[in-house]
Amino acid sequence: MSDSAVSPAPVASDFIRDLIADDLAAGRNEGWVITRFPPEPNGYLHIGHAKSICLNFGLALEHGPKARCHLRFDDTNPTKEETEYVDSIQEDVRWLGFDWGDHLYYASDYFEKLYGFAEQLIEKGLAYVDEQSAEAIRANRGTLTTPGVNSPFRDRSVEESLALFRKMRAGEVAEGVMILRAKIDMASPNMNMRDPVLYRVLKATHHRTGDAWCLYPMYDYAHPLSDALEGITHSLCTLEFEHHRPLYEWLIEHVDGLPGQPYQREFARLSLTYTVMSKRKLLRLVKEGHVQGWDDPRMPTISGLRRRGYTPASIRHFCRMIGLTKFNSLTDVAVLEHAVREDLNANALRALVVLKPLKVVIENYPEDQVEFIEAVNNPENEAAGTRQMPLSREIYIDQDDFMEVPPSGYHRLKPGGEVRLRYGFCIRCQEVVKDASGQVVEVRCIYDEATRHGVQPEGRPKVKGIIHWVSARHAVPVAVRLYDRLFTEEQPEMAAGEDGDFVTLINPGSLTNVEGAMAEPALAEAVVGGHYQFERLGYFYVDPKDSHPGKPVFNRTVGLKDSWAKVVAKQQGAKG
RNA sequence: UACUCCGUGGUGUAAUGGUAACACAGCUGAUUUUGGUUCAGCUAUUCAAGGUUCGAGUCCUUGCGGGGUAGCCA
Repeated sequence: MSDSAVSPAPVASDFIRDLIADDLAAGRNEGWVITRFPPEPNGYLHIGHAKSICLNFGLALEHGPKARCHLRFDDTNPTKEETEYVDSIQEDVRWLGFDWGDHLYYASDYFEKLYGFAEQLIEKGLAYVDEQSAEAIRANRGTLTTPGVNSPFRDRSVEESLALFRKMRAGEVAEGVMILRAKIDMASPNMNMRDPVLYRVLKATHHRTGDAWCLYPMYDYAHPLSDALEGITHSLCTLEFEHHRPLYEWLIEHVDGLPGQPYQREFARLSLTYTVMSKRKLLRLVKEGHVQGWDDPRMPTISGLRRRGYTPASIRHFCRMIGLTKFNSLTDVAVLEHAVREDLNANALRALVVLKPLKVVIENYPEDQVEFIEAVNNPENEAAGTRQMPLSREIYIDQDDFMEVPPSGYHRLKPGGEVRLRYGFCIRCQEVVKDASGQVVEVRCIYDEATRHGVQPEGRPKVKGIIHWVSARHAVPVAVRLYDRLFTEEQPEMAAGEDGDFVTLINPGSLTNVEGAMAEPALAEAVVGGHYQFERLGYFYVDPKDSHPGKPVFNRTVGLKDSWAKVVAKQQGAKG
């Protein structure tokens, strides 16, 4: 369907693209544009990462052939990283439709080179081994309003630092006893320039290098140098790294022998209404069982959106719609929903499914008769063709489509009222059958032969309501899950406040398991990964994990726009 | 009460010194065998005050508001 690779559709410009255009115009980097997407493999990717992925890989596509985008795992902290995450990240980037070709890298591939650069800095008198405790370092760093104090080890000799640094590498130094720091300026107004830590000792097993190292570079040190080693021209990251830029530039300037001269620019990360985006919070939702995993369809993770039924094209389109700036914005999730509706409206096959069945007996329809009715597979795409749907004397309609005492403006079935069965004829309600408790259990109707196959006899008043249905005898039971927003508040973190807890704001109705839904027979053969529009209900996706042959489970991706629901809500609001 | 980045409709973006545009959301109405889709229409003197200029959303100054920063995380 729409899962094909990215088309080189024109992208509106933004401050990053303008910058790159300037670089190209000035003949910098010999006309090359080389970007990278550098996740730490410590969690699953989310829609915010998709923004960065679309930017970095998009740039490479836009500037080909002298352009490319690397996938680099920023794996400099072995205590947090796992192979599981490495795998899922690759799967997600690929699923989004992007390809890094041969350019898959790991910061850990550069550990040896990075170590050499560190010795170089020590030899130049630009780095030193500090033996202060972590507490002392923190205390001596000063505060936002007061300058820091030089370490007593700051002016030790090059030889001494070098010897100590080698001991650190050799595993002769315990964690927390010594670190390597850059010698910059303890009085800098920028905290990151107050002799930042470059290396620390970590006696941990790394997911790739195992126990080969016990000395690990910090992000601030490894990132710019990794960029330079790969020949990255444009290092694009989010706003919280703004203050790291001077350090990035300091390293690029002071380390000799770098093959490239990258520069860093920052853009605002994505925030979406009614969800949380930080890895820490998403991890908590998973760990505490508020959701059923990283790929729970309510999660804003790529894997969650995929399982919800979002398409790669819709996510790419969304990323194009939201733009790129340095403004800390909050994007309405309705934009995301619009993107997927647009895609699915054009591409999803239609089907008739009754969520909460109410039996309707068509009294003047012969007992044993079955007829087949032609239904359009996709009104937006004639090539999708048509199908035959069985119709018989007893059918199911949705409980929402019948009301004994309807509000004004209600177009659906009511006592004495008439509706058209989608693709079929009109039926009129003759009688309502109730059980002992007064619950409506069956509706008895008669059909009008003159309206068969959509015929609208001249002079006959037009029926406003058209409802979906399935033949009771032919329908197949299917499992359906309806999803709503995960939180009740637009900004859960903010609404919870300083002392509050965002998990208390989880929407109790975020998941509804629908029991007893009945589908038109063709849906028994729905295959995993298929997208459908259940007419009048929304877009649904065949769940890849819980579906079995002949027993599909459908996840609702998003509902259809529902202007009648708005009217009802307004009426109820008016009543108080 | 440090440094730094950012303030354009309800929301997100565009306008690169020259008539404030687009999308989403909302509200009308038309079309429609999905209360869907589609189509048409409606909703802003750009945070404020000064300044530069023939002309400022855009440049300058100040103020106000918001974000970020004191990990041996990334």
